[in-house]
Amino acid sequence: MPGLWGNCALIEYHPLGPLVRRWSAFADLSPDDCSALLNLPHMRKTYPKEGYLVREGQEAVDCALLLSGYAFRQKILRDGRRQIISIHIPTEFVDLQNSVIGVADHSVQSLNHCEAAIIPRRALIELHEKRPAIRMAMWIETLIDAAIFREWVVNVGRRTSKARVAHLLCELATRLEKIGGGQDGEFEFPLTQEQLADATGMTPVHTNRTLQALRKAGLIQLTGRSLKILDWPGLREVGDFDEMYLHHAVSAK
Amino acid sequence: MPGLWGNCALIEYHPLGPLVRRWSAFADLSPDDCSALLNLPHMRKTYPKEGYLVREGQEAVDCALLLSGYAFRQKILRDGRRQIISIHIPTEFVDLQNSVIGVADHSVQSLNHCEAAIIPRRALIELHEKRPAIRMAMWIETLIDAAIFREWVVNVGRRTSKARVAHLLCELATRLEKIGGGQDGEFEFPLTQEQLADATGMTPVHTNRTLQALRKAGLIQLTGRSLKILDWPGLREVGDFDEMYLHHAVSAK
DNA sequence: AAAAATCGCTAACAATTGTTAGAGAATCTC
DNA sequence: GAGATTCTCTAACAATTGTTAGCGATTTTT
Repeated sequence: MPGLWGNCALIEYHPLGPLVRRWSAFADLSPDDCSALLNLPHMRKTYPKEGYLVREGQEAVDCALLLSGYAFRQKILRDGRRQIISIHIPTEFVDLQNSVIGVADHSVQSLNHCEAAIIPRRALIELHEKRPAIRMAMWIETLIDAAIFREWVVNVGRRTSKARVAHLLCELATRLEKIGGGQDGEFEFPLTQEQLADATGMTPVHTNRTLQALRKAGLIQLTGRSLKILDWPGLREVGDFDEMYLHHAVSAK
Repeated sequence: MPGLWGNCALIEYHPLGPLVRRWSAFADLSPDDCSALLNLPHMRKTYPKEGYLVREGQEAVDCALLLSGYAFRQKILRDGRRQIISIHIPTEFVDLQNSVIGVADHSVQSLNHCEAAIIPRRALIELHEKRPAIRMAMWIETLIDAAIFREWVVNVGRRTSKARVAHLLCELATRLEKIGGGQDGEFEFPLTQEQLADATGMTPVHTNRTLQALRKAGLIQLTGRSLKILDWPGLREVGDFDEMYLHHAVSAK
């Protein structure tokens, strides 16, 4: 739909275009808001696999918006074990939170080779202060992040191993679908089984067993680094998945 | 320190006084901001044990600030099991998040008999729009909530049963200490073992076993509805507790 | 293209955690 | 204060999940 974003004619080709599109769904951005977003100073940066987008203990001076590739948020225990807390996909800010709280209490790393737009923290704070609609979009973005964290507490706390894995796959696929990732229900899935284990609070061996079970049940196809959901209703059922918490329909308009 | 909050002379006796005190630590509230907070329209409401402060699926028309007693946030699975996602203590908002997203994706219930100030959603949104310092305080409050959710993902996902329980006790005691709850390291602790189990992702039986172990190790005293931490360094150690994530020193001043 | 490293997978066994059931203690209600 | 209810605690047993180790397969590096 050309023209939908007023004078933001270049939105299709602008690296921050996806952000504008995403936030337009949350709040009623004026043409001015749109250009303010598109004019945000930023630097493109690429990260190798496992590169740090945010490092625990580090002060946040800028903020990363994922343009391509996936990233994950993690905390490390004193004994070296880790828990992955969320997975991030393109068009998402990876650390809006830290830009305010200041020093990061956890790390964010790239999952595969990825690219991000690095935006100075000050520029974002300025938009937050001066532009109510953008502020609202940031607020909603943050609240949705929190809703996802809550659902993850439930996932690792109370679901069976099969349900945990199924739920994670449902969530990721649903979010990817929203941004138009993948085709014919087939998505890039760069998590190793070890990472999937750290995200679901299980061991790699048990994660493998669980994946086998989901495959045997004809629910998924997971080969190489790509995932295809063969039986959506079945996977939803097994994973106790109800996408309400993703608040995909939320808007402050 | 009388006079610290400018013309908010009645802060000591005002039901919203604790909120002003709490948020003063987050942002530089002007005397005007303080009185705007104290003048928020509100209704005091008491809840019996297990009363609903927020009900899943319900649209948020107002917002509860806990004045006394504890509350907990929970989600129920389709098979009836539940996960408790956080515990709330006096001076905390129980659902700032829902006031924006609109419809609640989970419930909040009182843990014991408790009292709350019910504030119309509109009044809060107005303050959010017009008062930058208050807006900042709300933002920080929300981000700290999210940081706690993240830590809970780690807790139920990757810690051993002893560590899970120890961590939860450390967190609660630390937060209570901050607001001056309890005396001589002894706190009101109204969670049943079943609720503690639902908060740590374990069964009630195993929760009991775990508590016995913590007692035998001389770390805690838990009788009736009161908790005393006998060995702080020990409990921290067992619970892998590092209070950084509570961001008790954060401020936007 | 060969070598090295990582990753997926399996098996046997061990440890942790869950299940079911019931008795005693504490608390609440009338 | 007696009765009812809820809560704590224990035990025996079952199920799930973790551990260790190793072999192919795949991918990456040189």
